[in-house]
Amino acid sequence: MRQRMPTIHDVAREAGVAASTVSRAFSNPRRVNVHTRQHIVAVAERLGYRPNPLARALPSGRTTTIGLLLPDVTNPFFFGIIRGAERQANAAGYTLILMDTEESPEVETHNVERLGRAVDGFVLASSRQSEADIRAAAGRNAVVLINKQVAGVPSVVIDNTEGTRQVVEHLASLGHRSLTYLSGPPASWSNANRWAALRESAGRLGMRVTRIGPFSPTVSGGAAAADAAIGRGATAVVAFNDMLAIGTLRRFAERGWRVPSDISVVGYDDIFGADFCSPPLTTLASPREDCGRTAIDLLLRGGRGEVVLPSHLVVRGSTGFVTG
Amino acid sequence: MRQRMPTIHDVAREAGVAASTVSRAFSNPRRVNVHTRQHIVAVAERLGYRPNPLARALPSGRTTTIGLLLPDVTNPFFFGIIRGAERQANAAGYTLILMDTEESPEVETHNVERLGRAVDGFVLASSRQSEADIRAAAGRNAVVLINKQVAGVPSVVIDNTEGTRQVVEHLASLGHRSLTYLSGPPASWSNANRWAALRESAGRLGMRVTRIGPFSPTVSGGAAAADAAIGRGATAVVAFNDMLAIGTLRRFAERGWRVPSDISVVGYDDIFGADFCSPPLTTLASPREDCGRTAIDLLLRGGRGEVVLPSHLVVRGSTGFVTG
DNA sequence: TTGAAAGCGCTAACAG
DNA sequence: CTGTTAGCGCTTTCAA
Repeated sequence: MRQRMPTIHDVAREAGVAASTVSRAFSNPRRVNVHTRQHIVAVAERLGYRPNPLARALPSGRTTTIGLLLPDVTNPFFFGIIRGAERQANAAGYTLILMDTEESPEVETHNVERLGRAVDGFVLASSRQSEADIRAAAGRNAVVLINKQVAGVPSVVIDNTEGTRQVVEHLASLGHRSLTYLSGPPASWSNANRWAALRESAGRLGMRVTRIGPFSPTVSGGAAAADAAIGRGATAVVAFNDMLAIGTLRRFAERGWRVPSDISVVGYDDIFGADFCSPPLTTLASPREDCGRTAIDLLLRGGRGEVVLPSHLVVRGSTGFVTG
Repeated sequence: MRQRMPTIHDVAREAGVAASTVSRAFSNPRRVNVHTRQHIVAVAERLGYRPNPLARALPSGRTTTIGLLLPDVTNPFFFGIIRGAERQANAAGYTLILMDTEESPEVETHNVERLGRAVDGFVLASSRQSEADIRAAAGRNAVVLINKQVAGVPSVVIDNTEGTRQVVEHLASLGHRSLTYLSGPPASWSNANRWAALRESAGRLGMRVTRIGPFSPTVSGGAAAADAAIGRGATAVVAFNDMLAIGTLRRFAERGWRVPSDISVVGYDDIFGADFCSPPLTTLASPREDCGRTAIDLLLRGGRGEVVLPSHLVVRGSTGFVTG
């Protein structure tokens, strides 16, 4: 029942001009006489003409579309990134295609290959692909990485080094002498990065650090992590991210451990929920909307650098003085 | 520096066949001799050929792409819907374009018009458009609505009527005789629907109901709602959604009101966080992943009905007996 | 400033 | 089963 959509040719005929002129009137208005243009626009409006984005992209090669790939759309961590990217893309007249790779490197690689010609570029957030695959993708398309660095590929990451130092000093100032890191996905660049930063900062302050895991970076993963942490003797745990940290909070409560009097808990990211869980979570907050915005910006400007965005510690109720 | 991508013509020449045969080998493999096909595929592989989705869509009119529009990507309510839609779309070989309309009817209408030819159909979740605009969109594209009903347009909604009855009966069984509804966005179909269901159920049980608001359906909106609710005399509040409910929880605590002994709080949706806020929230849980899945399914099958998905009450710590 | 014409990469009849 | 031939709707030289 759907009627055929009018094309530039319909508009051209009706307006008494050539199709190419109609084309110009929309894609390059300044190369058309003001009056002709107004006339064309009026006719187009009357006919209900809408440019076909696909037909427009085919000869020009410009799709005005950007692909944003991430490992898990339901992870609150990515909300800010999505929103920042969305806003920046829209502001520049681009459409954002969002794709959930469900933590699978294969799915990610496959989609990057499949969509390569359908987008002007990709933003890969927390990419699970190998460096080789990322380089290959960057050879075919414009690519910007978020929270991962690969030599030669532009990226924007959230600072872990300095932020983690703040975390460790905060714990030290509360009297903690040892801490346990609850690690996240092995393929995660942030996970490796945070652990390295933790070792270094703790080492410098003479604190003992151990690592357990990996755990699924989810609330339910936190239960396993808490169980594993109990009996490790540490007075503080630093979780790979807030999801994991919130999960440990619940499990500690279930098992009768008091946070922070029995054990302190720190997370990363300051996601939705970190401020209203019980107790509210001490965490390293990251400027995620900025992150998404900057990535799109870099992509559209053809930037080449490695941007590092600062994070900052938010102290809430889950950390406290060592007692006993 | 980016090299020209090989096309079917390159593959055809290299394989010694016609371009149309290469085309068939990929889009309609069974209409090509097995050996020719294998040969073509091998050559294509060697050349690194990838079909161009745009070029493919132009003559056929099929884009294998679906647009999912929603008012706020950062609202946890939509996570499940996104994931369900994503999965179902991918399973059917479709790409999902996700678009955040930021609560603006204009942005929504504009994007529907702009992307009309670039997708095979739209899923409009919690659409903020007028019925007229939705009908217009449905005249041009395949459209499925989520959480909104418009005569003649297929939709999938989450049941409020029966679910709300459960909420009211739960409160009644705890001794509550009056409740206050904290309303959400005026343009929201669910908001109207929930309020209507609440009045009816409460009326039947002889409970007093009042409505205040509208409030922004966010955690910060909950603070305003809590302040407004205090002094209303109701022993229970039912919030438009969990975000709002969680916000009231915090505000009540700040003002020294105990939940549930001073006041009971109920939300809608059972979003991420509803189980670990303090106290954990009693809420009407909705099958959101199902919802997203069903909507895509309906769209792809060209279904015409109005699907209603059941919700169910989850009782947690935020509701209790009336005291005093 | 405008028109004519040649594609963009692919699909889809229509022959053979 | 395969090749030939038209386009899909638009952009983009190249002339006029």
